[in-house]
Amino acid sequence: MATKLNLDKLDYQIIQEMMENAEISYADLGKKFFVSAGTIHVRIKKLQEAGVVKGTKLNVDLKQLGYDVIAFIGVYLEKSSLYDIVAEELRKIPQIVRLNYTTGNYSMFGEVVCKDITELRQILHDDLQKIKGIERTETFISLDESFGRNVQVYKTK
Amino acid sequence: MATKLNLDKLDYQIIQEMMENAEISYADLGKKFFVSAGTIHVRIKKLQEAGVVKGTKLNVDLKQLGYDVIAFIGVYLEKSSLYDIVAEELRKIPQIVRLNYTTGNYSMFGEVVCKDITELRQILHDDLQKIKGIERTETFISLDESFGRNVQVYKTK
DNA sequence: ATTGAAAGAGTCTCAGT
DNA sequence: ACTGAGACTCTTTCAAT
Repeated sequence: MATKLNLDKLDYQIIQEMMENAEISYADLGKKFFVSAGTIHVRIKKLQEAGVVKGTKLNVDLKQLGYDVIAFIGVYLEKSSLYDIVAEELRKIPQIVRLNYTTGNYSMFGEVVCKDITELRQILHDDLQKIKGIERTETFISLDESFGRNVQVYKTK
Repeated sequence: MATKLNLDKLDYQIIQEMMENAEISYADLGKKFFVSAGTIHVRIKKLQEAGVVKGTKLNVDLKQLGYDVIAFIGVYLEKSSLYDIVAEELRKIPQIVRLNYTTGNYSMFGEVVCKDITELRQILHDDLQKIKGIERTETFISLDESFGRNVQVYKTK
């Protein structure tokens, strides 16, 4: 953990804006928030050094790239102490893009992105069955994403 | 849907690289893949026009911004025809950052990002209880994220 | 801390291949 | 389609406030 954070309104405004659109220029950000491009630069540098801003990611259309199936998988473990071992095995399956250790029904909860249902079935039947320590899994296939958005760190209105 | 896609190795390489790090310069991308910066520029422009590349997003450290609690919520609906109405109500809760319509146990599946457990409890007890059409919900609090990564559109090795 | 201006680096265009 | 060079824009630094 870096030095203590002390973010002001402008910092939050910059983060909020760039979470949606990281390509915006410092000049345009400055115009929007009534400061100079130099000030924006200093703020972003500060946020990067503090580790609040970790980088930028490309936002791609998975459907157009041929990834038609998104599913969530709830995993029941035989013993919760097996978490780390099973997590390492699940990491080897590249279609699993996210894995969380959770409270509640499931010991762990994953998200899978696949080309098609055939690929999903292969993961569920072939790959997951081979992993020792998994008692069973439950799968929820996403039929539609209602919305996906960012956290609100600054309220616009 | 735009005109038919015909992506080659270079396109996939660029996407793979920029999904992790969208800040990399065209010159550096060119060096990495043995083409000129101009070629990279043309490819990225093509990908943007096709809609495959939708933009770039800031990657932030939610913990450092004070968002300590991530949870997943499975929603049981009284009738699945209520999906759209309930989705609109859930959209009004800004801490719900994602909502999917799913097969399986739950009708819909959401992800919540909160400052703390108190805020999560308010959402579960106050906000969700008010929404008509929700039979009940199940919550899975993330104790730890094992990994989070991008889809593999191009295999490096 | 913020600014404005200058230097440096990156993007974008285009003629040539 | 790719390249290299020039024009243009954006980032980065810095002296002044």
